[in-house]
Amino acid sequence: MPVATRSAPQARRRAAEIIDAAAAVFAERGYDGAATQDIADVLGIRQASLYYYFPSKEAALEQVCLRGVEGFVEQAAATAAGDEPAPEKVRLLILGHLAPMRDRQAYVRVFLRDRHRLPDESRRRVGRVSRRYERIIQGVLEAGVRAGELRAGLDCRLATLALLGMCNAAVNWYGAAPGTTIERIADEFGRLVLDGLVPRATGRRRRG
Amino acid sequence: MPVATRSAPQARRRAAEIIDAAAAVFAERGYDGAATQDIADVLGIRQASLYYYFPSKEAALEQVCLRGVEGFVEQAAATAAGDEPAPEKVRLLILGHLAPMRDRQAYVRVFLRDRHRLPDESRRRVGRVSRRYERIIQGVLEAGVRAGELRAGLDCRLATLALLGMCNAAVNWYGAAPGTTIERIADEFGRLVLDGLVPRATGRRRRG
DNA sequence: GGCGGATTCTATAACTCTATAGAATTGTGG
DNA sequence: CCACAATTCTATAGAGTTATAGAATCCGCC
Repeated sequence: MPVATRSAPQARRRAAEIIDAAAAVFAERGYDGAATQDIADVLGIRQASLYYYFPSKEAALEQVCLRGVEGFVEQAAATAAGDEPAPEKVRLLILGHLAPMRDRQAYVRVFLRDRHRLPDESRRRVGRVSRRYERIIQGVLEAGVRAGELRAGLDCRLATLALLGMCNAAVNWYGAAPGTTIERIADEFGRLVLDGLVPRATGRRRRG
Repeated sequence: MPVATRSAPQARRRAAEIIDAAAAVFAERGYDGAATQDIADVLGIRQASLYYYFPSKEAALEQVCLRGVEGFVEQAAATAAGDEPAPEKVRLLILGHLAPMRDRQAYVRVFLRDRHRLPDESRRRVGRVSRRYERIIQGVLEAGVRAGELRAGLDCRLATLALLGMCNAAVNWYGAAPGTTIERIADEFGRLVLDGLVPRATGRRRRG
């Protein structure tokens, strides 16, 4: 029977503020380049006070990274399980991958850049999640090729890596060019990857 | 008239070894995560001895980053100035971008990951070089669209960022999958970006 | 209005890291 | 074989960082 002063929801909100600040600072300076002092400065509290919320800087990184990967696998699995044609699935995968960069850019950025600095066990854990995510995407491509909906002879492994690299890079410049929404980027990336740069023959024979 | 003990070429070779070691360590641990001690360990010398070769850790980063950008602009400019059709130019740009990842992977990786940690002046300098590089690539795409060799309505800015993101990501996994040569990757990436994932109509009408 | 847990603070130990000073060593050309 | 510059070493100053200990403050609730 806690005679709690602040309500549990308020406490959770405060904890989220702390991790938000950590994510912002890690995203800006990189995990190793950031000092816990920098996080405290953002929050206007003392450096030592942070340790009420996490037991170590590494633990803070872990929390940030966990929110950074959150949802990717679920979203991709749902898309893969759908019954749309493969090209549409690819469009959905791209949008699903880019959306978190709008909603929690700092978290995703830290995950992509600094997950290697995680302590061994959690690094292996997020490694497994990442690999699962990649396999889902690759699976969509492979099924598409088998169904004749995607180009025969495609190297699905390299295509998966290309797709992810293309999308992940957006975390570095999204927000810099205002007016470029995630939907717009997803749409353009989808056309790029599906249709290619070379014009399609529009009815008769193919270009030379 | 120096009564030099080691010859000038030998001295230059040694200096290159030092920077090689710095590049390798920075690539492995990240600039902020790496200690000068780690570089010394690779070389089998004492940490303080490094300061005979560079005046500060930042200066070492600068040397590494300079070799990391080296050649990109020149290669791209030469390709852009050629008289091949735009699709072929895109293939050449991709290959030209990937090749340094084979020949000096550590340098390129450090440049891509840690150039933000450079002191202000040199950061702005490499920033200008990067922007020039991007403009050259974007220029090739724009010219291709104007010539009707690339799809009309293409967002050349986003396509440039997509292309670079896709290629840059390779620095993170190239070498992990043995047997995947740079030429192979460049070829596959070229096909992906030019032809797209969706099969081309082979003679008659387009697929539904 | 004051009890008691939640939250933040002060102070500092312990460690790590960069960089400098100056001594020691190395190895080649004369 | 030795003089002397090039190279590496020892030793350490000095700054910055993480994390702990324990005191102080805050604030909803009885």
